[in-house]
Amino acid sequence: MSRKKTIDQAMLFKETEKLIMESGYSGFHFKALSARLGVARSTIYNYYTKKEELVTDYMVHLLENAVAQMDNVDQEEEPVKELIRLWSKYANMHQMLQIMPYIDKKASPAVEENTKKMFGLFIKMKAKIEATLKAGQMKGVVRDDIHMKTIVGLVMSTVQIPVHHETLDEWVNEVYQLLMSGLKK
Amino acid sequence: MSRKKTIDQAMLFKETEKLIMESGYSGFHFKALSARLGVARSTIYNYYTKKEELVTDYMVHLLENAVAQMDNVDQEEEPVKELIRLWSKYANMHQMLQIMPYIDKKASPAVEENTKKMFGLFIKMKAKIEATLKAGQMKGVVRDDIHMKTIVGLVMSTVQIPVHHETLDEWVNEVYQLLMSGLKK
Amino acid sequence: MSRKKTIDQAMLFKETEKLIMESGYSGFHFKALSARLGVARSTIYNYYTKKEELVTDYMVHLLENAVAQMDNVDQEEEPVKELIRLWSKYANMHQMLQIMPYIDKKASPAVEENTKKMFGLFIKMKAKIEATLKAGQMKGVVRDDIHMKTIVGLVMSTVQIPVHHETLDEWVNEVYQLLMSGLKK
Amino acid sequence: MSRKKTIDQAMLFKETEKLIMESGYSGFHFKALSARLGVARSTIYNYYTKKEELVTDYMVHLLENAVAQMDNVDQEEEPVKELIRLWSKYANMHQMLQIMPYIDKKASPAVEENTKKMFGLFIKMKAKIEATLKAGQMKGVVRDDIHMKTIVGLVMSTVQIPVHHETLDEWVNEVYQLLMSGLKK
DNA sequence: CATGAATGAGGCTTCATTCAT
DNA sequence: GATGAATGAAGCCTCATTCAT
Repeated sequence: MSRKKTIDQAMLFKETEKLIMESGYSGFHFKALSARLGVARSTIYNYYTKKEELVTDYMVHLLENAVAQMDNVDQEEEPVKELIRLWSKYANMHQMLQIMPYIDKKASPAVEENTKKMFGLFIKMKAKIEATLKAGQMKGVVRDDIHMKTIVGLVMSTVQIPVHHETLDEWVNEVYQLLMSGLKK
Repeated sequence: MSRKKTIDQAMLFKETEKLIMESGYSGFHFKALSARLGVARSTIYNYYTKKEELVTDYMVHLLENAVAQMDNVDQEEEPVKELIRLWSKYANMHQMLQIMPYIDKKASPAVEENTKKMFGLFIKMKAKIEATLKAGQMKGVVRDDIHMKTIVGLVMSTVQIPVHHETLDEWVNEVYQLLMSGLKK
Repeated sequence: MSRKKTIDQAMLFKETEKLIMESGYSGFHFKALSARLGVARSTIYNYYTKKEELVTDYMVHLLENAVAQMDNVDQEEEPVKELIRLWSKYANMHQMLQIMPYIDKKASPAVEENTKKMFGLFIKMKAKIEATLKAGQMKGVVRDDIHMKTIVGLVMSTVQIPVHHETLDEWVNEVYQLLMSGLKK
Repeated sequence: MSRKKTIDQAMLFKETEKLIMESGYSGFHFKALSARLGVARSTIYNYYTKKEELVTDYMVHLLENAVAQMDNVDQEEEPVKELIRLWSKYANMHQMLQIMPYIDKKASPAVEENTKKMFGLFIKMKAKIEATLKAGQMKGVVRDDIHMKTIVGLVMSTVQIPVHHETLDEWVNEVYQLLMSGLKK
């Protein structure tokens, strides 16, 4: 009744994420990954023949989820707040995106395609954020005297704010307030 | 006496920064570095025997400069704005700091010491930012109903906002306004 | 399942010994070793990740065998003679021990442990020789007017005497006689 | 009145010997040597353009001295004892000779010549020892029922016996006695 | 499919040696 | 002569990847 020495994509993705989060892209090897999965290194090659493929596949998957969720933001009462909440939930995604520049996009056609997909998804995501903010401007809730790109930039950068709060909701509330009314007293 | 030097520390630092900015820490090798400097790989070893030493030396240098400049922030009329300006100027520093986790701190005693120094400088820097914001609270210009850490976090995260402006000053102005009065109309 | 092994530890040990005997420790590289084994250099790293580990592993193995054999010396009629025979059989071991000072003991924990083991085995071996000689003294066959350490030293140094004899037995006989009754006519 | 940053051959030889004794041949570098001499590494190249030349020059020098001293052994009352004493005095020489196999004899013509010289001197030395022992046989003091080579071998191997004695003379006496009358009671 | 075995490519470092001043 | 600077050769090691079973 030996434990199945087999792996599925869910596990692959989970461990990929964990490994990259902990060790960065340079610390992400099939060696380390296989160790965590408890399989032989070569086994992973039955699923992915390029480590870039695995990574980019995972990232596409991540982005797709995020974009899907953002589609529902506008149904909420305070869309911007909801955006912040969602965004923070995908803090790992943000980190993952930072490793993009170091991935060899030419590694394989699949990687190239994934890269394009990601680029598209990222654009979509930004557009979504922008749309939400624009809607805010229409309703007169968001200022329009500042370049939209700057506003989007600030909103997106909030993901970096460390969480020293009891709950994520608390963090969201504080950041939202700060973001909306500014530092000024 | 001896032959003329073809490289010096200033060049080393400059190319180190450029290389890391372009290729990240995993793309930072003495091989690549020497190619850019137009010297043999082993030549660099006459200056630094560990790549970690070069990198951390550079980072210490960077942080020291930044901290030194921050000391003058309070003499300005709008210290927070000045902070933003300064902070943005050191956007590269911010990126450099992100590679810290991937540096082998035990590589050599010199590296260990540099790491400690950097940690100290970073603390100092955060303290400086906090002090500036606290002074703002005293003067009644900065709100005090939000955790200081969150405020500091937001200020520090602005470094990530991309610059799509004509001049840096424009960027600073926009970000400053946005930061101070918030998104709300 | 997997490919057939082309090398095993026995081969590794054999070639390690030969290489060190012929080229000394400074001539012992995985490069040279792999050439002799007819495999790629990196292949050896699948067995030993540090050359020090391979060498010390081999030396421990050698010493263990030698010590084990010495345990039976006393059952022989002329234990001292048997000692000489055995000792000479391990002439390579003697040479191997001479490289000890040049091995980086801190190369890895495994190396450190091996070093300790070897030290212990060496002590044991010396003690064994001493015990055999002491037994000789008890039986009145070995003189006791000279420091034991000097006697042990002389016995151990015989390993250096070159063999210009037809057979090893001849060598053993001559050396034994010489050792026992001295140069004097 | 700055200290002359100059070196002479005596210093070169002295430090060469010390360095090899402490670190073996693999630990003998011009880098380490120059550090000990307090000069630049390249300075040594004004004296010796090949490290093998320096080492073999030193060894020739050492052997020449030893051989010269052995020439006087026969004038002593107990020539064999004198031989032991002398031999022990040149324990370092013995160690130096052991590194011979690892020296690249083809490094330069000078090295090749030195190697030949050393070989000749070594032969001479062995012959000297043999002659002394033969003279002993003539006088009926040294046995002649054992191959001369074995006897010479034993005498030469005594250099390995560690010195745990108060004085060198004590060591010489013990070893001499042991050597002459053997282990037997 | 899973795997152990083998390997090449690439990065790290040290050191002997040469060169220009 | 003495020296600092530059360099190539050589050794160390890790990891992605391929292959045979």
